[in-house]
Formats: sequence, structure tokens, C-alpha cells
Amino acid sequence: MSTVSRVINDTGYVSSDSRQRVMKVMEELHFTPSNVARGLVSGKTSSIGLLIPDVSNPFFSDVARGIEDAASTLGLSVILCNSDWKIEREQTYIDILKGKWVEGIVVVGARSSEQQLQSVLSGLPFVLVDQRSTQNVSCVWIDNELGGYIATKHLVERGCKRVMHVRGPANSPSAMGRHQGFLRAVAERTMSGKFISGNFRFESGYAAMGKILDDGLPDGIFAGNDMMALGMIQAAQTMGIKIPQDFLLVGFDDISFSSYISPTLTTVRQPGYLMGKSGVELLNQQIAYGHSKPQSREYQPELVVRNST
Amino acid sequence: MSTVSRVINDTGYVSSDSRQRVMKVMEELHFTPSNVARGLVSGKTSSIGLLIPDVSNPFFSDVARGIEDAASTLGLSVILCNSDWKIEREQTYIDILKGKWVEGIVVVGARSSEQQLQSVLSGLPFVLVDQRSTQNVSCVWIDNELGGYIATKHLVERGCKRVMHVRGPANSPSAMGRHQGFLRAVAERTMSGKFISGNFRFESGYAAMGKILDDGLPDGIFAGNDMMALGMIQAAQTMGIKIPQDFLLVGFDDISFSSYISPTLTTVRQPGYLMGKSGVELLNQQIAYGHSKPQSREYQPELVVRNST
DNA sequence: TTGTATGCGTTATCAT
DNA sequence: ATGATAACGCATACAA
Repeated sequence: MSTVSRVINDTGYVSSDSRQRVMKVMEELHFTPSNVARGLVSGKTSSIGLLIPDVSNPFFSDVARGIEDAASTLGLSVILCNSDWKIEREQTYIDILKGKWVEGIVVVGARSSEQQLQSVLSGLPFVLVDQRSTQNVSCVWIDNELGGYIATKHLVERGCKRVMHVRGPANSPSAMGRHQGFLRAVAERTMSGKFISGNFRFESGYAAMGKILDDGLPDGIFAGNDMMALGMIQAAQTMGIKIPQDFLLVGFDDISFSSYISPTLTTVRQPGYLMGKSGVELLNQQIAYGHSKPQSREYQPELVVRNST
Repeated sequence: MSTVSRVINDTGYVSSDSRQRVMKVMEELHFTPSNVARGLVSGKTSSIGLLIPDVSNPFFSDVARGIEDAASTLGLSVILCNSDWKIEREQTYIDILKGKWVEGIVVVGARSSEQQLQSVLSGLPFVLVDQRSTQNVSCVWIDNELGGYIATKHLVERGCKRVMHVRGPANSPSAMGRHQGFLRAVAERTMSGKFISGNFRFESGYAAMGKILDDGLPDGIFAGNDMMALGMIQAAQTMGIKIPQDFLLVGFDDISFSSYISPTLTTVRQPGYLMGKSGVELLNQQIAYGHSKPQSREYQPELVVRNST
């Protein structure tokens, strides 16, 4: 009955009498209109995809929360997809999401290249979060290079003479950016800046601490992210090395746990929640105003000084 | 063309010639069948809802990961809904999910009563995770009472004479269960067992430490969850109180950070990832075999002894 | 083995 | 102001 449709959508002419009756019956039958049928006719499913490496990772779970909150505000539902940093899984999920006619996808920390993404997405709106676009796609990011620079400079200003970097994985643009910033800060003072590679995980930081000790302890270390920094703190603890007495430590991300440990961790804040929120807003622009000009939102990394330095 | 449908679903008779041609064309056009249209005709959307208080909470993000993994394995997509422990939001999301024709809902740590849930869901399959059912609905849970008992008994066995409990919120069945276990263990030794209320958050544990100090420090504290325990560790640290020298501390959950801090936290493990995974499996039973007999899966709380005791 | 018709629940267009 | 009809994309039942 089209009259029903009219009262539901509040469109067209409906006598107040009919409206009353329809509303009454809807109450009685607990009637909920089918978004599936609606989607089929309108092409709009009011759903978006969230492609993210791992929701159980503290930084990403913050991002995810920001995304879901913003989406919810816009009346959009979020379909959660964990890719585990695997390109293959990214592609698989994208196919599924396309089949579901999501209105767009928020891609967080993707491993696939932008070309791959664009090719597979074939026109479906999407935004990159935690990643800068080199093509012309909407994205939300922070200047990792600057963040790495700030972190390292802080170490130097605190009087460190031998600084080191525990870098994230080489296939992560964020990790590489931070490393670049580290190198720039180090070059400015004509210091040497050694680094070792990790994988952004706690265990990786823990293990790094061992290797570092073999090479002789530096007086300042910039960890590529907070999880590795936590690992280093834990390792240092068991080794009887004191922070900040024996060396200063700076992390990256400012996950909540950075201020929940001892020593509280000096770190470079990345506003995960906000970045997620912004991502959805940009995506919504794309969705609403068609394939207009992509926008990007850049956040500034911010040093948060705590007890580890 | 129904032949196309036949090759996609691999049903009915199709000459290998036609199959070849169809597949070829599908490749060329990057054809992806619409799950929306499919859902409309079959009534199956291959989507489930995930209603959870807060994905950015470490325990819940573990659960969420388990759920998404299991769902993905079963070919189900997960729609993420954060309720913030608000009954109102739970209801709102449920309505949305119903409109989307999800095949079922995994309800994690709900605040709504089972009656409310059943009433709003009106027949839609759902399972409770992190909550025991008093009605007849599928659920995955651990024995919180036993967990609380184990934690407290551990304290006693370690020689504590005056134990305390920092409880979670009164409207949380988990919190109350753990408290009950605490009381039972205390009663067995005819000890007094004071407690104060918290809200399961870090700040709450931090604040609790202050109040506890006013009443005179006990020699053993059982915190209602790990987040509060972390808050207490942090507060103790700033107050110059040493753990486990000045008092022993046991948490609950075993979130990963429990072993990432100093002192590493003795805690009662709750297998969040597994519980999420099981939840989906039970839900799938409900979905597949109609409204058959609900099942429940109980996990045993397990004491993990670390340095805080 | 293949094509045609019908219906899923909703909305938009057209008649009434 | 309201009802009838077509269409969305697919799968099923039926006819060829």
C-alpha cells in the first residue's frame, strides 16, 4: 500500500485520519520497514564498510570507535572487516562489501596500493585513513615524518647524545615516515642514528631491547609506536635498566595505556578517534555530493611529555 | 537470464559451453551479484549484528575480533554497534539491525534484560556473550562467581589477612558475580571482606586507591577487572606504595596489557576471543537449525599468577 | 539444457 | 487524498 509508504517517509498527501490508522497498525504489528527492499529500489543501503587491519589493536580500536560513532550519527551502519594487514584479505572483503552495495568504504592502514584499491573498488567511494594519498583520493593522515622528527628532537633537547630508533615494518608507510623524521633530526645535529626493525608489536619491542643492549645502550630511543615502547619498558624492567635514568624513551600513537604504565610514556599523539570520525565525514561527502573533488584532512602530531623522558 | 543464476549458484543443469561463456562475461564486466537483491528473495542477508558496549575497550575488542573471525569463516558479515552500556542505544541498534534483516545478533555484555531483548527481537536469533541466560536463550559465559572466589582464595593462600574488593558497577551481572565469589571466599575464612564500588574503568581504580588508603591499606585487593587494577597500580605507584610488597593485587579478564606492565598483573583469565568465536558458532546453530534448543557454552575462569602477588 | 514468468518489500509514477 | 502498477536484481518454479 503506497499510503503506508507515504506516512513512513512523510512524503506526499496523507489525510490525518489515514496517518493515524497506519501508525496504529504499525505499532501493533511491530512493523519495521525492510532496508533490504529499500536498498534494492533506492540503491542506498545506509551501510559502509570498515576495512581495518585489526580491531583488537588499541590504536585501531580507537579509530574504529570514531568511525562507528560518526557513521551512527549519519545514520550509517558499519560492516567490520579485519584484514590482518593482508592484501589478499583486503581484496576479498572489498568484493564482499561491493556485493552488499555498501555506500562507501573506510580503508584504515591499507596494505594494498591505491591503484589496486581503485581498480577493485571501480568507482565505489572510499577514503584512506592513517595513510596519505599520492593519487587523488580522500584521506586522513598525520605527518609521520614530522612526528618522528619531533620525537627525536625532543630526545636531543633533553640532552641525548646517542639516539636510536626502533622502526616499524618496512612495508608500512607510517613506519617509514617516522624513520625519515628521525633521520632528519639526527642529521641536523650531525649525530649518528642507528635503527633496528620491528613489527609494531609488543614482543617486537621486547626483543629489540635485547639487541640494543648488545650494541651498547644509547641514551635515547625513539620507538616506532607505543606497543613496541611498552615492550621495551617491560624488557628494560626485567633487565634492571631504569627509564628515564638509563635512557630516555619516546613512543608514538598515545594509546591510552601509555599513561597507564610506569614510567608513563612520552609519546607523539595521533588522534585515532578523531581520524576515524573525520574519515567517515569525508566519505560521506563523497557519497552525498557524488564524485566531487576528494578532500584530505591532515592532523598534526603532538608531543605528549610524560615520565619516560 | 536464469542460466546466469544457475552458474553462479552452481545449481541445476548448465551446459559446459554456456557455463564457460557466462563465466567469461562475468570476468569481463567485473560482475558481482547483489546481496541486496539476493537477500530480498531469499530472506538471508549473510549478515549478523554485533551489539557490544565499546569496541575500544580491550576486553571487548578481543571479543569482537573473535566474533568477526568466526563470522567471516562462516561467510557472515558483521555489523558493528557500540551501545556504551546504554539500554536505549541497545534498543535503537536492534531496531536498525532488524530493518537490515540480519540473520541474528550477538549481544555482548547487554544491559537490557533478557525479556526486553526477546521482546524487541521478536523471534530473531540471538546469543548472549559474557552473560548467563536465566531464560532459555543461547549464551556464552564464564562463572564469575567462581572467578571471584578463585581470585580471593589466591590472596588468602598467599597469606593475606585483610582483603578487599573493588567491585564493578552494581548493574553489571559480571561485577555482582565476582563480588559474590569474593564474599564466599572471605566467609570461608571468617574474614571481613569490605568492598568499594567502581565502574570498571581505569580512572575508577585510580580513584579507589585513594579511598582505600583512607581506610587503612589491606594486604590483599581483588579488583573487579584489569582496567581498574591498572588504575590502582598506577595510583599506588604515585603514592609510593609498592606491589606486591605493601599489598597483593589480583585483577580479572587478563587483557593483554596485564602482562605488559610492572608489576605484571596476577589475574583471572577470561578467554574473550574464544567467547566471541563461540558466540557466533552458537548463533549459527540457531540460524541454521531454526529455533531449536538453545545451547550454552561455559568457560572456566583461570587464575594466571604473575608478579603482583 | 534453456528461457519465461513470478515474487521478494519498497518506492516512484501514474490514475483515479 | 488514495490506490494501482512498475521497477529494483535475483532465484525459483515452470514451460519449452
